[in-house]
Amino acid sequence: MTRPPTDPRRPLTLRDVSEASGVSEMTVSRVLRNRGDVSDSTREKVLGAAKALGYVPNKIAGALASQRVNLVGVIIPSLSNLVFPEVLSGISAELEDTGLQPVVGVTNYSPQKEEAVLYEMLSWRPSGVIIAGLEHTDSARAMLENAGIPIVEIMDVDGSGVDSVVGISHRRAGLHMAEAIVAAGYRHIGFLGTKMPEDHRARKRLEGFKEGLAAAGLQLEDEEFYSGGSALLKGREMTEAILKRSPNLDFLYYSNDMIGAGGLLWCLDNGIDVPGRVGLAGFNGVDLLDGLPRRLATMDACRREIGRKAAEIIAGRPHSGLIGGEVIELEPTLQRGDTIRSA
Amino acid sequence: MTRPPTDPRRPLTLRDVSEASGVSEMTVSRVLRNRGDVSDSTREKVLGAAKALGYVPNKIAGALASQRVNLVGVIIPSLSNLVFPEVLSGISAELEDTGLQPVVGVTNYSPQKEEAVLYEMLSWRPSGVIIAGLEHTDSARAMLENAGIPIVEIMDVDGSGVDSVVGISHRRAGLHMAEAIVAAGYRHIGFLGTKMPEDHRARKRLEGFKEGLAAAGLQLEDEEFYSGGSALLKGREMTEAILKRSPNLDFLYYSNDMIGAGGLLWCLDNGIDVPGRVGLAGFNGVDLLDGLPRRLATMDACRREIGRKAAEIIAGRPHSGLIGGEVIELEPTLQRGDTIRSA
DNA sequence: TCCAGTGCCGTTATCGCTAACATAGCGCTT
DNA sequence: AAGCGCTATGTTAGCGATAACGGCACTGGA
Repeated sequence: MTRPPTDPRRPLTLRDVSEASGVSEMTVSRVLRNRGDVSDSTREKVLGAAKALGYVPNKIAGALASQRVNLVGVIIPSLSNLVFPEVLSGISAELEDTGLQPVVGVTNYSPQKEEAVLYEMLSWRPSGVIIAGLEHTDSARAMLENAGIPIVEIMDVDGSGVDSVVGISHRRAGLHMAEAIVAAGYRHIGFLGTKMPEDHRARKRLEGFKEGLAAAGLQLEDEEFYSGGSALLKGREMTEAILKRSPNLDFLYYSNDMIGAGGLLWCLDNGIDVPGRVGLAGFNGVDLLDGLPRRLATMDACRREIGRKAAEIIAGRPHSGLIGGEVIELEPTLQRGDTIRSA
Repeated sequence: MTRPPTDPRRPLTLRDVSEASGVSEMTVSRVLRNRGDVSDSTREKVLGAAKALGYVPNKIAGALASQRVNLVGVIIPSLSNLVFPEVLSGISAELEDTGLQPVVGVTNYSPQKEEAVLYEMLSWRPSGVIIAGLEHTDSARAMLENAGIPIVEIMDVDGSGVDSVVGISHRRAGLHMAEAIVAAGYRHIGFLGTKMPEDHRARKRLEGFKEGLAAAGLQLEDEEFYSGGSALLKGREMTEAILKRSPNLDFLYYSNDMIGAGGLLWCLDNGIDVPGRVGLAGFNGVDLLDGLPRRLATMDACRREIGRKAAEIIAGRPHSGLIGGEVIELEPTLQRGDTIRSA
């Protein structure tokens, strides 16, 4: 639109708006931030000028001067996992009217990448950081400790956090699933999961699961792992493989719902009686499952809720007078679906 | 770790590192940015001090001073669509070694939200913006035009962009699908889609599709729309509804693969011969489809490729001497799958 | 009448860093 | 020995905004 007469391609600053509206830069700043007393008439003048010029404030300068940044760093392992977009959506919803804004970083389950992403984020001096998991490199942990801002580690409570923690106990989730399965009378149990040493939550679930089996005098009779590719397809392939190899298995526990769904489809395609001949269960409670021919047993991970609580802690910290260190453990609920026979 | 003796909770600055290592702030800055000549001995001293203190540079101050920001704004409608995380992953991959970093904003298909997100992003003075779609509010379009940075509008080429454009023609994608269906001998065609007036790409596909039917003297015989909920489940429900209402339909065109997959599962569950009695097709080419009992016909949207090309334009602009305005149209390919009978 | 209180707006001094220029020391040439 | 071109470092002056304070014109109660 209209541009100051000096240099048509110089980026606009407060000064341009100030000159265009005949008041000081300070007053323009006050109007644009809705802070301090300004008369209605000057407010209108300033807003008019700003709009006419197409002025967009420079938050870099603003942040430097005010030592305040309205960003919250969110560090997660992946966006294609479906779980994390849901957590994000909980965070966004909770942050909506706080003036805070989430900024996402993705680590691909690599601790080194996580460290790099965290460093990058902290260099923008955000108001807080939400980060998935309790396991970090020493260096990353040190950065979190010294950042001087609220930190919330999410998803997992099995371990000790730097500051606040919001999540579920994956160990107990696995344990409870094992108990339910045993109670339903299944005795020959196999596990199917991802080949990801850095997915600590999946590992803890499996550990808890084995513990639950052990308590009933049982143990896993077979396992199958995959990495990469279409999870649904992998679920099919792995299910076929494990049942061929160990035909006497009567229950398959999957580390996530996607491969579980693949397994379910394979069983149905091959005329296997579910849950009579074989029972199935996954983990997460993704709403994809609602459309399947049969509802897979699963355990929801309270994803949106985790996001909300974490954001609430970040947003509330300055007001609440809390120094931090809250640990919020949510309770995942077992959804039996149609793939575990009634006890 | 060790902290300067003055005030233990004052955030660290270049000055702290400079004092700790006995050189000027400027030299520290040079070391930390790998810019300019610094002797190996001082470099080591500085890096050692920085590490010992746990210093994290302040990019806010750096960006203000250098007038350079290594961020690229990416504005997309949703993260739960699965399409967009894939585009993002293409962008991230391409930006990987450029020093540039994507920052994501989500609009939920709301033009007003888009405008707000864009304003917020521009206020951080990013090096470029990648934004989904060609349709924006007047105000948003004006901001894009005046931002003075490379802008890439992605996903769609049916219309005119502000600067560069990378995408496919959804109109032609719909048209080609119609041609393929007609060629395969289907004559009674229904459409199932989302109730989203702001999803311009879905709208354009439908328009192109109708155009393709019209060219063969046909028209849509029935339509069904949904919003919200589990797409797979909605696909089932809508398919049941439309086939009950219009039993003589012999082809169902879905606006996305998820509801198409739901429809496919419903047909199989109900013993409907696919593709004999009814043919099905979706849109997108999500890898979920690989695990279905039958492969749904679809058309891939070149998602990763779009992300890569867009990022390439942003990253390359300063070097390439290009002023902008490239339009890159990619060609979606038809994947016939198992749900269209051979012509 | 006087002065504290309030509404409105301007002035000044940073915020933490980097661009641009200045400077010091060195080896080498002439 | 003076002068040149390097390299390695320091000095100065902002970048564009905001915090903190100051000042002026009114108001209203003592």
